[in-house]
Amino acid sequence: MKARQITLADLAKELNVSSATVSRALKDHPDISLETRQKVKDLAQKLNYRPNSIAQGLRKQESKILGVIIPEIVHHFFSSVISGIMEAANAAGYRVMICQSMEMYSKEVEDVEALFSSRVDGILISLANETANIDHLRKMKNYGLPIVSFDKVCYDMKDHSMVIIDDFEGAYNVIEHLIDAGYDRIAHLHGPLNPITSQNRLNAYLKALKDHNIPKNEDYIVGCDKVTQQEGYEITKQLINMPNRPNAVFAVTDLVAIGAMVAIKEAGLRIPEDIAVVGFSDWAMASVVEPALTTVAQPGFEMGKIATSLLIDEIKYLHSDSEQDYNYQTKILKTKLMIRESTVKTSVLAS
Amino acid sequence: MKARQITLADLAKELNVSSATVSRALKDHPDISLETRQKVKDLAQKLNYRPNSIAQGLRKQESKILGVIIPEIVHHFFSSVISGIMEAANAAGYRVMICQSMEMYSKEVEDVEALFSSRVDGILISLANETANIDHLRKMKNYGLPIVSFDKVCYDMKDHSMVIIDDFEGAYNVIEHLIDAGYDRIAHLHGPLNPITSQNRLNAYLKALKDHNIPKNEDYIVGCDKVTQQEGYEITKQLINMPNRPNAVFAVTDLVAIGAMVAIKEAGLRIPEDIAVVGFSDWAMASVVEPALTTVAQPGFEMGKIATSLLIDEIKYLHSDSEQDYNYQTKILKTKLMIRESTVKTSVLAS
DNA sequence: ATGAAAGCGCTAACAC
DNA sequence: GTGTTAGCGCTTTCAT
Repeated sequence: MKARQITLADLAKELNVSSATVSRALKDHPDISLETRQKVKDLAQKLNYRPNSIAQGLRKQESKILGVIIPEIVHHFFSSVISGIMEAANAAGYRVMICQSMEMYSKEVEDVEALFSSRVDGILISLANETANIDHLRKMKNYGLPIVSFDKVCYDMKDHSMVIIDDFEGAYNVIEHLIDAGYDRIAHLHGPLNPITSQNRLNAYLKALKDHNIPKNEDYIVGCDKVTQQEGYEITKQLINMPNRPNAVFAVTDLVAIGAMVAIKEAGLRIPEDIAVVGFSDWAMASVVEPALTTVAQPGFEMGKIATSLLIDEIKYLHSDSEQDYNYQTKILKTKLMIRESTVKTSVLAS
Repeated sequence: MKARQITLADLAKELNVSSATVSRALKDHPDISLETRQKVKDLAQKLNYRPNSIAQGLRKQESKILGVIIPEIVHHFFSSVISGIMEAANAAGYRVMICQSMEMYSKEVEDVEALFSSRVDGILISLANETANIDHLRKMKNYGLPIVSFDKVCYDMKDHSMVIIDDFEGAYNVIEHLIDAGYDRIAHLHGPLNPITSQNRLNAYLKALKDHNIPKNEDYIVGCDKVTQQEGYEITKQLINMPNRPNAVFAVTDLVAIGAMVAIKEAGLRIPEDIAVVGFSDWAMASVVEPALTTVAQPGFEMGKIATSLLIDEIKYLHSDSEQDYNYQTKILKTKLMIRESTVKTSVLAS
C-alpha cells in the first residue's frame, strides 16, 4: 500500500523530458526555459519529490553530513555544544551525525571509523579522557577528512583548528574575586591533570596567589580523582578539621563544590561567612543550591557554533582547490564569572 | 598530499581479481576460496579500506541511519533518551542523525523532510509542543518510512508504535505518598494541558484525592504556562497567603517545585514540616537542593533503547516481505518515586 | 570459484 | 534549451 519514492526519472517520464532537464530545472539552471522550470517544479511539488541525498552524495562526493564525537551527551555542557553545532550546521545546509565515546578510547576509535565509512564531510571531536594517542585522527586527516577539535582538544596534532575555553583566565578570575572579597586561605580541589583543563585551572590558582603575594599552602591543594559530589564532601570534611583551616574552597567543578557545601554546612559553619565556595561550569544546579553557588560559566553553545563554522570553512577550502595553504585557527573563548551568594558576605548582590 | 579513499576496485586491481570477488571476500561469502578471502582481507587491512556506506546505501536502498527529532537536546531527560537511542542503534549497526525541533512545528516539518531526503531507514520522534497536526509524519509513513514516537507521542496516528511514560501512575503514587505521610491539603501546579503528560498528571491527582475521599479544592489547582522556577515561586507565594493554605505542593516538574521551595522558605515556613514539596522528572538538581526534593524519576535512557528496538524491528519487518501485518506496539514505562527529604518529616530516610 | 555487467539516483561534460 | 552519456562505489544476478 505504500508509495515508492519519487525519482528524477519519474518526473522526467511524466513530463516527457530527460532527467537531466529535470535536475537542472529544479536547481533553477538558467539554460532551462522558465516554462519548463515551472512545469517541473509544479510536478515535483505535486508528487512530493525529495532529492535522494544518498545519490547526490555518491555523485558529488560530499555527503553534507558532519560527524560529531563527544565523551558523553547527558551533560549540560556537551549538550549545549551539540546544540550550537546543530544550529550552525543546519544553517549551512549540513546534517549532523552524533557519536558518544563514553570517555572510552576504543569507542572513540570505532566512532571515527564509522564516521569515515559514512563519508561525513568533516569531524568535530572532543577527546575522551582515556585518549592519549591520536593516530586514529591523523589517519583520517591523511584521507583528506578535515577535523576540528573542541574542549578536550588534540594539542599535538598539527594542521588542525581547535576551540578551547580559557580555563586559566576563568580560574584566575575566581581567585582574584576571592582575594578581593577578603579571603586569604584558599583551598583548591583540582581534577585529574591529564585533561589539560584541570591543569590550567590549577596553574591559574597558583599564579593568582603568587601575584597577590599569598604563600601557597600544599595542604590546601587536593586532587579529586573521580570528580564527584561525594569526593568534594569527603575532602572538604578533612580540610575543615585542619588546624589552620581554609576560609575559601575553589572546586574544579560545580558538583565537587556542592559536595564541599554539604560538608561545610554539616560542620555548622556558614557559607560564605566562614568559608566561601566556588565551582566551575555553571550547571543548572548551581543557581538552585543554597546558598546559590558562585561559579564560572563556559560558553558551550558558542563553542559548538564556532567549531562548526571553522570546520565548514575548512571543507569549503578543500573543495575550492585554492593554491595557498589553509589557515588553521585556535579560538580561545572567554568564561564568565557568575558571582552568587556563596562568595558574597552581604546578602545584597549587584544585579 | 592526501590519499584518495580506497575503493573495492583499488583492491581488485592490486590483486588481479574482480571487484565482485573482493566484495564477496570481505563478507566471507562461502563461494570465495579461503585463500582469496585471506589475501583480500589482508590487503584491505593494509590499505585501511573502509566501505563507502553512501554507495552501499544507494545500492541496497537502505542507509543504516536512524533519524531522531526531539524538541530540545539541552535537557536532562531528552539527552538521556538520545543516549539510549544511540546505544541501541549502534549495537544494531545503525548510526543516528539528530535534529532539534526547538519545540517549533515549522522546524519539525523541515527536519522530517530533511531526514527523508537523507533516506534514513526510520524516524524516532518526540513531538514539539506546538505540533497539533501530524500530516507531515503521515506523509512519510505513506512513503514507507517507519516512525516510532516517544514521550510526546502521536496518539492519533494509526499503525505506529510508541513508547510513553506512565505519568498517571507516577503522579498517583506521589499523591498517595503525600496522603500516607499525613498531608491532606495538597496543591497541584500543573503544566499546559495540550501535551497529554501534564493532563495525565492532573487527572491522577484528582483521582487519587477522590479515591482517598479528600475533597478537591479548586483554589489548590493552578496552571503554569511557562513551567519555570519563577512561575513556581510566584504561584506558591500566593498559595501560602491563602486563608486555608495547602500543606503540600505537587509541581508538574522539578524546576517549578524548586521555585515553590524558595517561596516557602522565604515565608519562613519549614519543608516538609509545614509544607511538603514534590516535583516530577528527577533532574540532577533535585538531589542537591535543600531539602533534597522528592520527585518522580522517568526512565529516559530505557525509553530511548526501547523506542529504538521497536523501530529496528519494524525496519526488519519491512525488509522481510512477510505476509502478515506488522504488530505495532505501545509500551508504557513505569516511573519511580524518589522519596527524599522534602516529604519526610523525620530526618531518618529509609535507605 | 570467479567474472561481467547492470543499476541504485543523481550530476555534469559534452553534444546538438 | 534540451538530450545523451558516463560514472560516483557498491551489490548481485547470471554466466562460465
